[in-house]
Amino acid sequence: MDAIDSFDRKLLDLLRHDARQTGRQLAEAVGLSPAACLRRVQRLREIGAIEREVAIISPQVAGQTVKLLVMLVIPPGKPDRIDRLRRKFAALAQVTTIYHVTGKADLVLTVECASMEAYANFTEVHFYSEDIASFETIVVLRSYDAHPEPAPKA
Amino acid sequence: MDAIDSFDRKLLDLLRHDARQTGRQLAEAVGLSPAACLRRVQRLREIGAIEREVAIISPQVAGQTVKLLVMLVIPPGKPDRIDRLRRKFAALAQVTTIYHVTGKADLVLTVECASMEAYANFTEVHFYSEDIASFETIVVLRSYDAHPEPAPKA
DNA sequence: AATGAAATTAAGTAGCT
DNA sequence: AGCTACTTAATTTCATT
Repeated sequence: MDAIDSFDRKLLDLLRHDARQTGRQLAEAVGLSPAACLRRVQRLREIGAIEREVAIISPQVAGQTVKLLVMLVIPPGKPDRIDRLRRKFAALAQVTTIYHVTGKADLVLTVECASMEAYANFTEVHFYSEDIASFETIVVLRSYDAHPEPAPKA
Repeated sequence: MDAIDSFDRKLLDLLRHDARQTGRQLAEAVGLSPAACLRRVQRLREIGAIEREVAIISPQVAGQTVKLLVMLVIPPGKPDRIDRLRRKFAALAQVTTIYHVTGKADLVLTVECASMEAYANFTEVHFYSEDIASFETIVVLRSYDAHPEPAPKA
């Protein structure tokens, strides 16, 4: 019912880079009719292979010019402590991604703020609490999205 | 010429979550006519406020089930060394993001592989070279996208 | 079962007030 | 900006393999 064939893979790979392509463009690229392509795309959305389609907003316009990686150490406690924190951080506008990780840190956040001062405020409000044992900030000078080609499966 | 007003901000915020909304839906949400909304969206694309629109593919389907953060230390050398490495990594299918950062590490990569063994291979091929002084791998147990609401600007 | 071609419906675009 | 007409794309139907 939810098998993915090579046409589907091709479509996913195209839409991953540009979700605004028309049925005709997709048809051209994969070698099927426009109708068949769009039928497949719809199915891929239904079965969750395509989770969602989003617009990438320029960080400048979004007013978030400073990006940081924050490694958080959470003090030992109830097992759901990390999940509670995760939910708390997910609700903050400045937090763009949350990684639950192994190693010295427990959570790694990517944070975007309007300025370093805004980030300083952010840390004071959110990291100086009983829930956070320690944190380390890594300033991102530049970030790049990688755009993988058809994927030479490792 | 490229001023962003509050209607534009609202549109960006809507499309950031779901880029497949129709003019009518946008109109309903922001309080303008469908045509006006789409005109604005088109302009936002032209001025680069909307960088692009992409489909988010389920990691399972993409066949990349293991996610890692890699902190790379680059030996001192020509100033363009980091940029050369950045470009090299950007071309790899397993690398999804590249951060050029301050601190102990110089580059932080997010890497996605089909398995841990695949990642082991990946490190052998790409990190055991003269260009990499050392690296540290952080295994991501779970990752979450944060979905900021209208943004309580910090 | 899924495709392609044609017909229908809906969306996006352009012109005018 | 809004409204309306025009154009293009998406969706559905249907005959075909």
